[in-house]
Amino acid sequence: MPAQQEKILACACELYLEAGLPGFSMRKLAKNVGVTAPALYRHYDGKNKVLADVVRAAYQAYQGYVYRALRAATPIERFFQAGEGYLDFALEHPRWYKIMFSSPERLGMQELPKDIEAMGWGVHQFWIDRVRECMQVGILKEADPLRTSLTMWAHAHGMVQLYHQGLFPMDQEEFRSLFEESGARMMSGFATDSFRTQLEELNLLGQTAPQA
Amino acid sequence: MPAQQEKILACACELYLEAGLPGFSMRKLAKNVGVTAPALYRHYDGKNKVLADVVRAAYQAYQGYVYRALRAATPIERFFQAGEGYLDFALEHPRWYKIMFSSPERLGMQELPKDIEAMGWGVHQFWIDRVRECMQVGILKEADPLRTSLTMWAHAHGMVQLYHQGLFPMDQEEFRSLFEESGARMMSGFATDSFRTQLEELNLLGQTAPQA
DNA sequence: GACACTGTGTTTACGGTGTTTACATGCCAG
DNA sequence: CTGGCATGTAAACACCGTAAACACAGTGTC
Repeated sequence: MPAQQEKILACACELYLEAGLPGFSMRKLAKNVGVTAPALYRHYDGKNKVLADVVRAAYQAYQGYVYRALRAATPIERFFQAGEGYLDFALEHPRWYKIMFSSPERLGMQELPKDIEAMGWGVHQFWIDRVRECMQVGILKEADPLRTSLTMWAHAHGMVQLYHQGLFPMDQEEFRSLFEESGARMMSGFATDSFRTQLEELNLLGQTAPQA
Repeated sequence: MPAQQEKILACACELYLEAGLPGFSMRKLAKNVGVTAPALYRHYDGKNKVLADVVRAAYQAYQGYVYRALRAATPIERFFQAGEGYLDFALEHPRWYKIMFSSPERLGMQELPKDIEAMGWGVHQFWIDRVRECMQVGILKEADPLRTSLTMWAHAHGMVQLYHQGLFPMDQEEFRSLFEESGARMMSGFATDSFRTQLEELNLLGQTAPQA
């Protein structure tokens, strides 16, 4: 990747992270780079292509938060550390999280580039692997890891989306514990009996919480 | 609500539904209404206010799909019919679904109007009620209905979002059965033993599905 | 050295956007 | 009839993405 293109991309990421998608324009980007807008077109074939590279950078940032969990020793540690990394990423970089899971329409494209689509599937594949190894060591009940991890991912993604939209009137710390508790509640259906007992001992299932 | 404002809103909904958020402009809206753009400002204080009313209309459409479930006789029927209505709405009107759960930033606002926020909480409250009455008749285990329904809602919302983003390479029918199966899997953790047996008999839990 | 080519920038321009201002028109109450 | 009000218009401003034409510096070749 040529140096000037890299510089443009770096400025583009910075601009997107501080101004969001509606505040992202080629003219502002050009000013940040130190050139005029049409010059950007020497290096990028339009705004969409710049944004596509910002999405790729978002996936890279995501991977930095989640893949470090692979250094843990056991499947269950890898699973929980990855979950923590997922939540950290979603809370510390909401704009990066949002652009990763933006529909093509929102980015002004008809279809996502194939390699970005593949990155989305990669996120899923990672969780399939975590779930599979948890099944192998008897923490989760034997089942289809693909479908089980999909259920878990959808839950986590939905929680984050609803929080980002402002539907939970609470601060980050409260949401964090809500997220963990909700995840544990959901997982109690997939967990083996012995692991479910562990979850209950962590007081994460909230079986005796007050009525709303 | 004055007649002309109503006409503008109707055209705005139509325009949004067929062109999406990026294709929605005050000038196009004005042309559809049969007027020039500045005339819209006599009735609406800017694009944001129009969009806010489109969001309100989206919530109304949502309610039409989900509230009819309240006519069913038993809590369990109300729960499942509401779930079906939720999915129908999400699949038949993806743009309405998307704008309901768009972050304020995407709509060009800093904060959502209070009444729209309240509509979001209303969606949650509806599910709290469904879950509570299922607990009362012994279909779901006794627990905090607020938190239990939140877990369920987040799961449903996450599934829909990931599907809308194109992360599931499948058609609507396949997704529909995936959604139901995933919901049943998640609910198996909240269900009483007798109800879980029912779910298993419906072959919804996919315990013996193939590996990925 | 002269030349052409290539890479990279610029200026200018076109059509689109949200929105404001100033002006016109029609209608209705006093 | 007339003033005021509701409602439209045209013109303008400041942005936006992007295309076309032009400028210039570096490089390789004859």
